[in-house]
Amino acid sequence: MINEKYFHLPIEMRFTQNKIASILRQQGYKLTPQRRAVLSVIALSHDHFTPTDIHERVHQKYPDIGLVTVYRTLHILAGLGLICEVHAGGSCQSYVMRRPSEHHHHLICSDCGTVVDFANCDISELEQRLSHETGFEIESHLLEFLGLCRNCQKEAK
Amino acid sequence: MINEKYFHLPIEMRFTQNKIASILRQQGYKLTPQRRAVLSVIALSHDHFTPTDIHERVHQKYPDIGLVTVYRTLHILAGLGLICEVHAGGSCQSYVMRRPSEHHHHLICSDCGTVVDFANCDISELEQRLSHETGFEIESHLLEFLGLCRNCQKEAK
DNA sequence: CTGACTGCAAATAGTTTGCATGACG
DNA sequence: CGTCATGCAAACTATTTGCAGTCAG
Repeated sequence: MINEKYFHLPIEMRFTQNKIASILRQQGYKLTPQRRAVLSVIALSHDHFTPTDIHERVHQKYPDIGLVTVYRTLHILAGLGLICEVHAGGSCQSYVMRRPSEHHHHLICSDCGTVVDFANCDISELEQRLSHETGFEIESHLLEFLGLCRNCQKEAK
Repeated sequence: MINEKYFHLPIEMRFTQNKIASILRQQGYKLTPQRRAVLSVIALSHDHFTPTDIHERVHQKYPDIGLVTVYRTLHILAGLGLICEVHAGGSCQSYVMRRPSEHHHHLICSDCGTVVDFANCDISELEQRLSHETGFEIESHLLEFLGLCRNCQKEAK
């Protein structure tokens, strides 16, 4: 089930391509070859990507796919909460695969783009303090870390 | 003048229009009426704004200003660290005035857009834990809270 | 079969650049 | 006065929409 170890996610802790496919079908969406192609690229990647990124990668295996279809597929997936946005990495229109857990955040390599999730951010104390001090009724938060992953540290040396 | 009703930040904790003006001049930028107009709008606002927002507001007082000039002015200000980006509020090209403190984050009203800064986010413990567990060399982080400010809570009822 | 999906083209939105004119310091 | 800034127009990039043909279920 949902992880106790929050990092170095084993594959089974992410949505598989098949899992996503069945969710799509459940929701009444059709499973076209184009959508399959997009899914396979997304499900296998560990970094974040823009619509154009996806399109380029898919295009290699499936030359006829249109960028528009990629946009539409990403909208559907985002709407179902199967992928989510990344901000800190530069472009604000990047997405990553979402882990099947509820609340989580991202740790992003500023060099290679790899994204690692983590769950127990534990900032409720801060949240309460802020709420008390400002009178805000806090609904949600956005937390991302930016840094160099182990590999990119090595290469930098 | 700036209203204190809604916010808890004392005025002296924000850059004043004059302060920004003198920084600009120090850096070798010229102080044109257009830039003054943009500055006055930004310095008086407590919410976040897109380039278009600024342009519309400035346009009322200074009808001849072009959108392009607003873009260029915002780039300069962002480059000097006098304004900074906001993400959680929707658009990713929104800016807010920056407080003259080093490290800080934002608390954003999802209804009216008001932005309140806070400084002591104190997540170094989390950062260390993440760094240890993932091997990342963490460089920076992005933290924003989204919620309803006191006024918008009242109006909602 | 039939409604949903695709791809194209065109529309829309957001942002940047080139260049002649104008104005700050 | 020289240089930098402005405003216009146009170029670019990113994203959305309309529509006719196509295909998954």
